[in-house]
Amino acid sequence: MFSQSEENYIKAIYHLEVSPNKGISTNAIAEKLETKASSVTDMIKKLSEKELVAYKKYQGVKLTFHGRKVAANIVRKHRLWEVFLVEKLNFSWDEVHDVAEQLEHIQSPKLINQLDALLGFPTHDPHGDPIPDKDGNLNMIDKKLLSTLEINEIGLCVGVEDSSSEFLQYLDKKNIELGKTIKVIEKEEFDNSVIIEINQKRISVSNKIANNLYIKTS
Amino acid sequence: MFSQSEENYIKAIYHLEVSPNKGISTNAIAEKLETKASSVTDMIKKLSEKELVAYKKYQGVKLTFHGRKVAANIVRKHRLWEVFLVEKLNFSWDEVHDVAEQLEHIQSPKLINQLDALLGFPTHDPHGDPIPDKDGNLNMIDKKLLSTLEINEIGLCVGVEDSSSEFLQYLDKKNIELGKTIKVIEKEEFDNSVIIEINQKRISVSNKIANNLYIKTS
DNA sequence: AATAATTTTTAGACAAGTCTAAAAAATGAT
DNA sequence: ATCATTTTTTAGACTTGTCTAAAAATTATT
Ligand SMILES: [Mn+2]
Ligand SMILES: [Mn+2]
Ligand SMILES: [Mn+2]
Ligand SMILES: [Mn+2]
Repeated sequence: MFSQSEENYIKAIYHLEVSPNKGISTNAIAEKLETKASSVTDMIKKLSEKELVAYKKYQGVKLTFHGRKVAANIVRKHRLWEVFLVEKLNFSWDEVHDVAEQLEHIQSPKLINQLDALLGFPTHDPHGDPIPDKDGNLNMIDKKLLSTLEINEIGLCVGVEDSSSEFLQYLDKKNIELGKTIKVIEKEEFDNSVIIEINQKRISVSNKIANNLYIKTS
Repeated sequence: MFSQSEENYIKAIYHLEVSPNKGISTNAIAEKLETKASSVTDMIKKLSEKELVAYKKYQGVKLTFHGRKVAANIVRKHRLWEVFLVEKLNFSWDEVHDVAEQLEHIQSPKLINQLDALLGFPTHDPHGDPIPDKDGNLNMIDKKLLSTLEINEIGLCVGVEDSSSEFLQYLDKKNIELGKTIKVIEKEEFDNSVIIEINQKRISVSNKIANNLYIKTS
């Protein structure tokens, strides 16, 4: 249907569209895909030709309805594969992304439907990100960054903003896992670090951590 | 490591090398990959450059030791994925090949090792073909085509020569499955069809079937 | 051994995807 | 409003993998 490159571009644009706002800039796409702006312009023209994006010179780019469906399906596959790798093949959450980046391009509706069933129709991937359904709908849960919580607020770890190996391994080392309960004990004005209670212990986490960990307050 | 195209060529040559015999002809590769002879010549030069094949103009091509290892690993991945699709995702044996053709190109040694473990270290794929181990060794079982059996010989269905959907679905319809016992009752000289006993019933199978079904006689 | 048929290679072209360098447009600062 | 900076697009080139048509080499036939 679409080439691997085309799919990667579509997905990048999808992830850059936080709300149905302005067009996405050529540079933003280039940065996300670690490519050059000129290459992005070239590809955008092709995607526009195929009506996956709406594009007017110098005005950035937006996904069409169809483009958004295509993107959601790629994201669906990516996240289902990540769940598979963790649940069935004993990968840890910091190892799955690169492999999923390849697996997301496999074309077989039956494969992905059966995988979904094998995994028990999961709603979120190992990093807490929602898995789009067959129609591309995803149910966002209401979560906030740890850094935005008030003192004494209690919540559940439900996701990460940064999915880099380094960050995930750091969380592992600190025994911070999705599903665990966190309470904010103290917020340090000086460096914006936060003292939290988790695993019946009090630990201090830097602002960088607090800015990349999502909490669901009930 | 290698491109998808390069991998497909290497695998095709591997499959065409029945015994360590003559070099494989350009035309044979072209036919197997449904491409043109000129394209094959081009690619062969690249593979030769990378020392995956030994090539002398007009003399055909042979895998090097290294090339054979690379090929066996691709075949290993292909067959393990086929087992996965059948055992874990409820695919039937006639549906797996095309998806495996894509999955075989995923690069991740951990993925394939864990998959192997999840499946219980299978030795054969759903069509009865042996799965190479990590070093590329495969244990061939001693099997013969049904058409070569004598009257009253008894054996186990262990593989198919032709893996086309059409043939596999035909076997399904006739209730012929790998693992079942077959006895040759009669061989018809006229059209080379064979009357066999399977599932406690006697049925006649055409020469075309008998030439594509492998039997292991104990 | 000479000629005919077949196979293989070469030459030249094309599409996809990428890059660098330069031109054009948009944005920001005085 | 003018000039400077940044962003985006264009122009031209390169790589990979493919193709068609023609040339060269091999193999088969008389
Ligand atoms: Mn991911
Ligand atoms: Mn990808
Ligand atoms: Mn197969
Ligand atoms: Mn393949």
